[in-house]
Amino acid sequence: MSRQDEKFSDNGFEAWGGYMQAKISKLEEQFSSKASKENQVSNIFKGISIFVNGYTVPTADELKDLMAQHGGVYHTYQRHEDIVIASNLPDTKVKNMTLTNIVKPEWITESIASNRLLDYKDFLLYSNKHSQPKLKFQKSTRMSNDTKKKEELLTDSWVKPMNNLDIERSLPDSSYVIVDSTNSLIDIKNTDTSTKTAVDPNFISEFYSNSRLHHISQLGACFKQYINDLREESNYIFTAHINLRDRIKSYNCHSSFSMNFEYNKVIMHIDMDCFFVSVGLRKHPELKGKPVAVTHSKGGQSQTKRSGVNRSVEFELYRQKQAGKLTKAGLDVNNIEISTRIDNIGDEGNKFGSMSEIASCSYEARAKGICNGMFMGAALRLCPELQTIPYDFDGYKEVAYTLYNTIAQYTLDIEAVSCDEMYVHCTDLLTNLDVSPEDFATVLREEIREKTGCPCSTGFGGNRLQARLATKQAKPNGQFFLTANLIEDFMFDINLKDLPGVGRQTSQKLESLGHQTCGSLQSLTLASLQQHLGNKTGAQLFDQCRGRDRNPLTYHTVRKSVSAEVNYGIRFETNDQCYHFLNQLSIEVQSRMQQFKVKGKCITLKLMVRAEEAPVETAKYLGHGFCDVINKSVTLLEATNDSQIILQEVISLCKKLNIDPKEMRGIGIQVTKLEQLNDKLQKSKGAISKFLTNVTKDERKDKPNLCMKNEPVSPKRPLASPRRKSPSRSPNKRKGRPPKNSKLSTSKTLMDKFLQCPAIKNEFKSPIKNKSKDIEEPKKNIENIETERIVKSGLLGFSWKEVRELLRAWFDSGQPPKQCDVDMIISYMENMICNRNIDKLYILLNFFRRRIQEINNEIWNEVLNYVLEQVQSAMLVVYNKRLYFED
DNA sequence: ATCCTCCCCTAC
DNA sequence: TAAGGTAGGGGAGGAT
Ligand SMILES: Nc1ccn([C@H]2C[C@H](O)[C@@H](COP(=O)(O)OP(=O)(O)OP(=O)(O)O)O2)c(=O)n1
Ligand SMILES: [Mg+2]
Ligand SMILES: [Mg+2]
Repeated sequence: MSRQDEKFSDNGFEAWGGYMQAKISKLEEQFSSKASKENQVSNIFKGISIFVNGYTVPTADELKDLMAQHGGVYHTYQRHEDIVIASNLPDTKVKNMTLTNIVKPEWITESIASNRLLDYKDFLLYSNKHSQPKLKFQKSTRMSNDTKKKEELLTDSWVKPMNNLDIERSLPDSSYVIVDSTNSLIDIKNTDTSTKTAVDPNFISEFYSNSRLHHISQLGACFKQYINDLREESNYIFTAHINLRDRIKSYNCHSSFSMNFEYNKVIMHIDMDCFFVSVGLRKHPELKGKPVAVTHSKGGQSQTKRSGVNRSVEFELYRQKQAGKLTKAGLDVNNIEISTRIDNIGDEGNKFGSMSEIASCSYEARAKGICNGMFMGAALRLCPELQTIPYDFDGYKEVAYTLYNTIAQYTLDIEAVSCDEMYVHCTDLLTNLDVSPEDFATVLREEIREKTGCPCSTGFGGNRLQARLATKQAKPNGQFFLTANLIEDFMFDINLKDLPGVGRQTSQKLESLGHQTCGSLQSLTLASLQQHLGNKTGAQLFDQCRGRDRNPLTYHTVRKSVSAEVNYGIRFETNDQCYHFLNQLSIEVQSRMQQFKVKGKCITLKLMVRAEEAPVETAKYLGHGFCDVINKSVTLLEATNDSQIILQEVISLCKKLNIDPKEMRGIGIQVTKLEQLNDKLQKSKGAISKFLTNVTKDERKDKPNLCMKNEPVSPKRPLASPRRKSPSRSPNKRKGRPPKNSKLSTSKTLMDKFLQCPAIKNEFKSPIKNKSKDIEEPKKNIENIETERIVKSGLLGFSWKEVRELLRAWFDSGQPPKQCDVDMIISYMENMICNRNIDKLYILLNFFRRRIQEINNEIWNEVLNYVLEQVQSAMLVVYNKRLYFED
C-alpha cells in the first residue's frame, strides 16, 4: 500500500476531526450512504464512527479470529466502552491515550515473519503546533524507565508539523493525529484545553467513569446486594469446605493450641492491603517496594495557572471553619496548630501544587506520612520520589469479585462493608470444620493472594470492633488474633482516632477533654461521655474504648436511601443549564431506584453554593471550593421512582431556594422513605436451579463486547484461543460463581454492570456434543414401562434409587444410547449439583462409569465422556471446581 | 416519649 | 489541571 493510497477521504477525516457530539446525525447520514458503497466504515458505536480509508478496523470478534489464525497471543482493550482495540503488545498504553495500536493483518504477518513484536516505532505521531504542550506532558508522563527513555528518544522524530499531512483544514485547531508508519490514521486527539463543565453534553458519563468515589460507592452497594441475594439462595453450597483440611496440610501450618476469643465468638474482618495500589501494581510490577500512589495526577509536572485563583484565601476559610469547630468543642484556638487537609499545598503551577487526591498509597509511602485521601501536592512534599500509577477500575472490580466469591465459598455469614472489606462470622464455620483461626486465616489469605495477586490482611476477635482493630494491627499482609487475654492491654494503647466512627471532629473533641487513647478515655464515666457527645455516641464510645461492641453483624441490608450528586465541574451560567443537569441526575436516580426495586416518598435537593467570602475561582480545578451546603426536601403523597416527577419536584425546590446558578458548585438529589416494589414472582425459585435448567437458552445472551470487557488477569488462566465455542455449553463464559441468573435476582443487573469478572481457572473445551448429535436417533426412550412419566417430567420426579435402577436397565438393554436419554441423565445430575447432593452424585457417577467401562464400547465411552464433561461444567459453574475421580 | 426535618459526621 | 460519591448513624430542636 502506498502512502498515497492511505490518504484519508475528506469525509471520513472530517468526521473524526469534528466535535463528535455535534456531528452525530451528519455522521450517521454519511454512514448509511457510505457503508453500502465503499465498505469503509468499520464500526459504529454510539454514533461515533471510525473511518479509515482503505482499511477496515476489525470488530472484536474478527480480531479474535484474525489473531487465532495467526496463532498470536493478543490483548484487547476497550476505551470509552465503545471502541475496541487490540494489540499484540502485552502492555499497550491505552489508558493514557498516548498511543493506540490497532492491529492490521499485515502487521501481524510481518511481525511474525520478522519475529518481533510491534513496537512504538511502528507509529508516527503527527501534530499541529497546538499539540506541543500535550507532547511535553506525555514526555513527563510516569512510565517505566525503559519506556520513558524510548519515548524521549523518539519524541523529536515523532512530532511532525500537521501541514505535512495536508489535512489540517478539516481539524479543529487543537487536534493532532496519530497515524502509523504508512500514514494510515490511527486516532485523533484533541488537546483542546477549554474547561469541560457540567454544562457539556457528556459530562456526567465522563465524570462517572473517572470518579473513584463513584466507583467504590456503586461497587460496594453491589456487594451488599450480592450477599443479600446469595443468602436467599436455597441451593447454595459451600464448596471450600471440601478440601480445606488438605489445603491446610499443604501449607504446613497446623496450629498447636486453640485460641479463646471473648464471648466465645470468632469474628473475622478482612481487608485488602492498599487496595487500589495492589491491584495497580499487578500491571506495574517494577514499582513494587517503592512509594506508590494511585491518582489522576501524573506527579511532578507543573500545570498552567488559571487566572483568578487565590488558594490562600480559600485555604484560610477552611482553617477558620475548623477553628470555629474547635472553639465550640472547647479548645483554645490560639494555642493550637490547626491541621487540615489543605496544609502544605503549593500554589497552582508549583511543584507541590497538585490538588489531585490520592486514592490509595503503598505502605512504603505511608512510612513517609502519606495517607489515603491526601492531596498529591502535600504528598510530594513528604516524599518527592513518590511514584504514581493510574486507576484500574476494571481491575478493582475483578479483584473485589474474587475476594467476595472466595469468602462466600466458606460461609455466607458475611457483612459487606465495601468492595475491599467485610466482616465474617466464623464461629460455626471453624467449629464445624474443626479448623483453627490461624490455619483458616493462612489458607484464606494465601488463596486470595493466589487468585488475585493482591495481598490482604485479616483480624480476628470476639466482636466486630476487635476484629477490625486486629486487622489494622495485622496490616500489611498479615493476620492478627485479638484473643480474650490480649484485649485489655491491646485496647489501652489504641488511639481514639483509630476507633471506627471516630473521625477528625470527634477525636478533636475528645482531645479537648484531654484524651487521645482508649486507655485514657476509660477513666471517663458513661454519663460524662454522653453529656459531651450525645446519648448513643457516648455510650458507643464508652464501650468501644474497652474493646466492647454489642452490634451484631448485619448480613442482610435494607436500603434506606438512593441518591446521586455531583460536586465537581458544576459551573452553570443559567437556570436552564441547572435544570438540565437536574434532569440528568433525576434520570440517574430513577435508574438506580429501578435497579434496587424501590420507590420513594421524600425528595431532597442538595446544593453546594460558593460561600460569600470564597473566591470565585476554586483552589482545585473545577472543584467545589469553600461552600455553604443547602438541603431542602419535600414529601410526596405517593412514592415514586419516576424521573420526571422527581425532576419537577426538584426544580420547584430549586426555585424556592432562589440561588444564583453561577454560584452553584455542587448539586445532588436524594430520595428517602423508600418502599420496596413487589417482586415476589421473580424470587420464587433459587437462582442456581434455574440457571442450570436455562443455561443453554441463556448462553446466547452474552453480548460479544461484554465477553471481552474484563479480560481475566488471573495469573493461572491461559490466554487461550478466544474462538467462540459452538453450541456446547460453555460455563467458563458464565461470569464465575456463585451463579447469578439474569431474570431472577435484583443483583443481576447490578452485577452485570459492575461484576463481569470471572476468574475461572480451568479452560474447558468439549465439542463432544456435536459428535453425540451424530448418534441421535428418532425419538424413542429408554425401554421401560415408565417411559411416559419420564418424558413428561424428566428424571426429576424419581428417587435416586429409582434412577439407578433405570440406569441399570438402560445399560442392560443392549441398545445404543440415545441423545435424549443422555440429556436426561445429565439434567438429573445437574440437579443434584444444585441440591447439594454431591455425595450421591459422586456415587451415581462412579456407578455410571463402572458400568460403562464394563460395557466397553466406543459409543458408550463417548457417552461417558460427554456426561462427565457436562457434569464437570456444571460443577465449575456452581462450585468453581471439578469433581475429582481416581483413575 | 416519639417523630420529623435539617443538619453534621464518618467510612470507604 | 481534575474527575470532591454515596449511604448510614445520630444529634439538636421543634411539632406531635
Ligand atoms: N479517601 C479514600 C479512601 C479509600 N479510597 C479507596 C482506595 C482504597 O484503596 C480503597 C479501600 O480503602 P481502604 O480504607 O481499605 O484503604 P486501602 O485498602 O487503600 O489501605 P489499607 O491497607 O489501609 O486497607 O478505597 C479512596 O478512594 N479514597
Ligand atoms: Mg483496604
Ligand atoms: Mg477497606
